[in-house]
Amino acid sequence: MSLDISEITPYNFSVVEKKWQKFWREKKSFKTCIDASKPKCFVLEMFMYPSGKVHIGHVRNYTIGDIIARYKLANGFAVLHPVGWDAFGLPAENAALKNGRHPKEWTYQNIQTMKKQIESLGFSYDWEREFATCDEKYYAYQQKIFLELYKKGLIYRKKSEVNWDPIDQCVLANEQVIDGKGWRSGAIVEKKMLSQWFLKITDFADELLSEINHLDGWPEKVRTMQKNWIGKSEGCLITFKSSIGEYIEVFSTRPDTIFGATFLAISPGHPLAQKLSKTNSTIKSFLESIKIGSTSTEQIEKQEKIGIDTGITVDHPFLNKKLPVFIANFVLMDYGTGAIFSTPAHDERDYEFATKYNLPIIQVVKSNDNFPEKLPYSGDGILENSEFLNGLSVTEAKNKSIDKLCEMGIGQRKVFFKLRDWGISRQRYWGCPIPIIHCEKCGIVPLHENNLPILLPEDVSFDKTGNPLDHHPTWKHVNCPICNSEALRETDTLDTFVDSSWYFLRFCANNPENIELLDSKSIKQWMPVDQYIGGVEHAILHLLYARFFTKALAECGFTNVREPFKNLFTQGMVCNNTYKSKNGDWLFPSQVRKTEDGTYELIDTGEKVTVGRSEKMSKSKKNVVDPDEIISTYGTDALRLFVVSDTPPERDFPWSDEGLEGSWRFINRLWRLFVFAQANGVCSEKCKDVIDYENLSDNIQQLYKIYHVSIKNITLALEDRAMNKVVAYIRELVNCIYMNLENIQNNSSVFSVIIRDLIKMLAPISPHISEEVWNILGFNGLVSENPWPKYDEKYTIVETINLPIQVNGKLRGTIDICIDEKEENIFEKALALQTVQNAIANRVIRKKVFVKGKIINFVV
RNA sequence: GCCCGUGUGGCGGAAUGGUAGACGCUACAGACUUAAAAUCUGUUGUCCUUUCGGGCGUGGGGGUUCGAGUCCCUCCACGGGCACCA
Repeated sequence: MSLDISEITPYNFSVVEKKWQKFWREKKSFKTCIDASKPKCFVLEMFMYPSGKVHIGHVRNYTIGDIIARYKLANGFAVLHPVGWDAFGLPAENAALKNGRHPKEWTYQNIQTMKKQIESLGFSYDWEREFATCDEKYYAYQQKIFLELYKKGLIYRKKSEVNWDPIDQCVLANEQVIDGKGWRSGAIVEKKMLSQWFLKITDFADELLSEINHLDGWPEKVRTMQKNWIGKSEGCLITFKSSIGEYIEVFSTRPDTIFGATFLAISPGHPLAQKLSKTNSTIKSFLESIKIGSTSTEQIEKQEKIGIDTGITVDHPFLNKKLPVFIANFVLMDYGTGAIFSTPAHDERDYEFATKYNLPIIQVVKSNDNFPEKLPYSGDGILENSEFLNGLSVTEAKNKSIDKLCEMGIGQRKVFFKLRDWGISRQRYWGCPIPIIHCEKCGIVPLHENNLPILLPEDVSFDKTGNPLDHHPTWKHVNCPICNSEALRETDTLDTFVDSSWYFLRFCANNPENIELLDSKSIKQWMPVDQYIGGVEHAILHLLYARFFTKALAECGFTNVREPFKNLFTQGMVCNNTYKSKNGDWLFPSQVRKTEDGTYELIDTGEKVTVGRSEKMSKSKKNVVDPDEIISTYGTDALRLFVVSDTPPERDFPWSDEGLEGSWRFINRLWRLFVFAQANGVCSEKCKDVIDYENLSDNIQQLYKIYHVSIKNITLALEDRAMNKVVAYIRELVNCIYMNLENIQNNSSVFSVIIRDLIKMLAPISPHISEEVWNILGFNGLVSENPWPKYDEKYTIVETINLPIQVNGKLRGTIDICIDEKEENIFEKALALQTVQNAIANRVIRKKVFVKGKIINFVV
């Protein structure tokens, strides 16, 4: 039977894709398999904020996750691959303000829309475990967790200076302030004193830091970022006695340089500075002058170093010498003790300050090489001018100086962290209520577990600024559970990052109806997450909080894991070209066309258009594409294939309409191949795994070997998560089959085996077409339920190769040889090449290099 | 300033120290077609050469090696993170 492959009816993706999505949904094909005899694999993509519509970035993120989940399933793992919604948060309230819709309604409506979109992408989720963090059941349990953490002393309330976002009217955590601006609103953050709830993340600073070293399944970049954020520094607290009798405590990581100290500097916020300003008008006006213009963090950083001599001196601990005390603007109050001793010779900031105020600079560390150092010098070296420290290395001197200071009773070893406790209060409605009562008599009263949940009132109004919970007429008025007198509910809600700090534990619950949401047996079965996938923008915020929360919950006995994510994969952003009109407005790519001379113009008017660089797709830059539109034009399979083609998944992905069309063409090329195969007798019954290899024709033998090599390459690439290579190898195999169509169509058993495994390997990426042809060709069950193909190493061994021949390291030709051919024969053949002879040009061969199966090189 | 990361055709990117450019996009050509589209088959780093073949090529410079995109030193460019953290 023969069939012209070009005549085959085009693939009707929209019917096929809908058909299988319906089938998977109705048959619950991807319900989690709770089989203890199988190795488990928890595949999780960072869950979605229901902002309204799915964008291409989501598609890429979830496609990568889905490929891994489906691949693991085919490899015999019990896979947990859940889906959910990070549903509390400000945008819901902003939408409420803007168009008068209730945040709850807005959120659940968005979830519904986006769920439909997600389903149209054919992901292998266990939908039975789906939940949203704004579901009453979820946040009720979160309140229980809050109370447990409170009991454990991991939550406390403190009045402190906080980051206040004037647009969102809300407090932000340090992690949520980026370049002095709110991470969401972009408003310049102000400082404000407020009573706030804090989580004691600093209790875990050491563990959070040291465990990073064991997270070898994480990108190095993210590990470094977390280390820097935690910012551990080891050093010494030193007490100096001042001329007015008071003691000043400073922190230093370089106590070895104490003999080079020439002054002390204290922060303008230091208690001593504050005290002096009350009696000394010069100091007072100095402190006032530096306050001006110091509202934003950015400005502070660029400020010139200035200070004022207090007239006070302190005694040097080892020398009979007085050091002046300055108030200096570059000393921060909220790090260390707010006071430092300054060694200008070995610290850049001290050097700058000392130069400006003509303070002495004494070098006490000499670098190991003999070049004179350019000061300030902060590198390693040998101590000098330092009495008992002379001749020691920096490390030795650090220890010895600290020991000595301790002995004298004025020193103390000390570790400081940059990491601050996590402020979790938010003055907003759409979040998890904090289960606390404020009573005038009894103070802070945590609710009893039996009084949970505290549900959000639905009848709220957003017409006043500030927190709607606070203006609600009745909600906050309660009686104190202890003394029964009138009391007030806490009206702050929890930061949404709390919601996302334990959702993965909730996904573990094998019985989601169970009130005991943190079921330790289920958690033990599934945690940690074997593969977590998400954007690198969460490197610090979410990933650090989630690590901390997991540890805190373990501490409270909820779980047995201390690290939530074993392997982390951070995918790149989807980027697209940007276009701007003459007057600087962004333009949609659809408004622009390329002209013959390679420039771009507006389709409507022909006006010239500036092409910007490729940037992350965003609505504001108008360089977005709509997944729904693409799915209806090219199909989900083509889209899924495209977003993992060409570019390694960890890198930014350049969108191109041509590339997408190429993927669509490939899906059709596959379809034609499958239909052709069916017409030529390919079917389930013809698949025999024992092939009479020796009696195959040369062409078929070659194809059969390529097929084994393909399985090997594709499998290894998938293990490496190099989806772009997976696609390349699949295309290579398909190209080879196409080239051998005439030969292979007469051998339906080999053809069947190759087609069967091609479908299996395609299935994780483009599952719909795979499922369809699997069904058409009569294979058993679903392709996703079938095991991953295996390759036989013996067919991947190369027997004959095209051996490159070099002369002096330059390629001069190749010879076809059998891999086991004798060395002397190979040399003979190589030397017989005219090109090799020309290159040797009668010179003497000084050396012959032969690497079996690799190369020959003649050195002349 | 400090710490990471990345530099390969017109573009996205392949390449255990061993034939640089797999696979794709773009472009061009041929076949099919009345024609176009689609499809199938080629070509596509660059320069010299009718051919055979040869020169130059992985950001720049140096080094190790029979042999370097890959290893070492150094410089440059771009991207990201942190940034008076004592």
